[in-house]
Amino acid sequence: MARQGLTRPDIIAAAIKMIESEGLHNFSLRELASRLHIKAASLYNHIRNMDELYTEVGYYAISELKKAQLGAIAGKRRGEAVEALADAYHRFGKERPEIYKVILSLPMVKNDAIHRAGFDIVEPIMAAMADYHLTGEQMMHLQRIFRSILHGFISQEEAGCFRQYPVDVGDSYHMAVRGFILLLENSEKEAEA
Amino acid sequence: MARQGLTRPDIIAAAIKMIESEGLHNFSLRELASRLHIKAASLYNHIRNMDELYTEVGYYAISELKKAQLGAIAGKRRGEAVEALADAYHRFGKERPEIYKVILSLPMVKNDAIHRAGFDIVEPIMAAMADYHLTGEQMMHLQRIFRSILHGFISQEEAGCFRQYPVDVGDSYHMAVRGFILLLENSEKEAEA
DNA sequence: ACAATATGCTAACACTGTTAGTTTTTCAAG
DNA sequence: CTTGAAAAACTAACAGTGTTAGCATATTGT
Repeated sequence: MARQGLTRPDIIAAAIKMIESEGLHNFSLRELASRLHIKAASLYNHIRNMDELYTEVGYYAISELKKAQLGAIAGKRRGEAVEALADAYHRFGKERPEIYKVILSLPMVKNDAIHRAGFDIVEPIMAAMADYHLTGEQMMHLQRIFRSILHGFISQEEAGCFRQYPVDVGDSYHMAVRGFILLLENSEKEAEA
Repeated sequence: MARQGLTRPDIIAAAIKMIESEGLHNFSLRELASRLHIKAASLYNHIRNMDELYTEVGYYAISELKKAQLGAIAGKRRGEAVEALADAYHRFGKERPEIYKVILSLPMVKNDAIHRAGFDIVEPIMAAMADYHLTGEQMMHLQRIFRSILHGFISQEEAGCFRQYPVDVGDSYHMAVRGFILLLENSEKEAEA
């Protein structure tokens, strides 16, 4: 068969495309190979296994999310920056739900590189909080809390857990973010006291 | 083969046991059948398919979680009740992580009964907030926010996302809960104004 | 006692990820 | 140029998955 010279990045790009269009649930190596006009076994010339491929897709997803967040907070400070970051995060989760899910399934595989990638998630959050006068310890806690709110909200919204009541989901989200800003201001006072 | 007269509840109970001991990831119908001294195909005399079995396990998990939460807030009021509920939720997620995961994967399957079960999750939260003077609309928003914090925190902790910094994860959790209580008190003031 | 129902079986299908071993193409070095 | 190594693809197979169809047998109700 006339070979087409596929490379590792080609496979990763195709995997991303397939996951986004067909859903993470319907992803399979055989179908991916078929789309590349290749047999499934041939994929193993470029990737070690499926987990590694997922991990690679996850790196892409994290970098995309980071880019969106940093772009959103550019030139903004304090509450404005925090709200912009939250909005960007929310938009990413809603517009690219399948890719977002890959990030979540990522840390299952214990890996050093993933640990490093974790900082790419934290970095924009730290940047958004930078203009608050907080201790290092406070920032570590608050960063976890903010991530919990963002991720918890989006994953439950995505799963359809918020359809029970007739109040707007976007309003709930903004109320949550404003609540976090309240906590930021409160922590600031505690730090100064 | 001498039949043993298995019933649907038997299968569900065995599935719960297997998921808790072997992990949701390692669950399979063939292994489940083997533990019941039965062939996999025979399971289909009692359940329609695997999704239905997961759903049934999910109902059990939700009722267990609800029981733990209601027990925790019994006789407590306001902030004390909210903290007790959060602790119970956290304990459930840490002590029974596999069963907890089933709850999360539940709403993927669109189903009326699941929609009803959703209220079993909301009920204890509403009860814990009952002594705050809030409008109905506020409670709907705040219940979503509280669930986001609880779920977001536990799922990220479970996934190992909180190992990046040397501050105690339990401290972060309590800070998050106290932050939510702050938002509750703030909302109360807004409602009275 | 007989019919109906419930419980179980075997065999098979269509998938999945993955490995081993083999062929073919490409490309670089002598 | 040719030769040899590396890269990219193949076929065939294995062990596993959920699921269905069709058949056998045991229990239960009439």
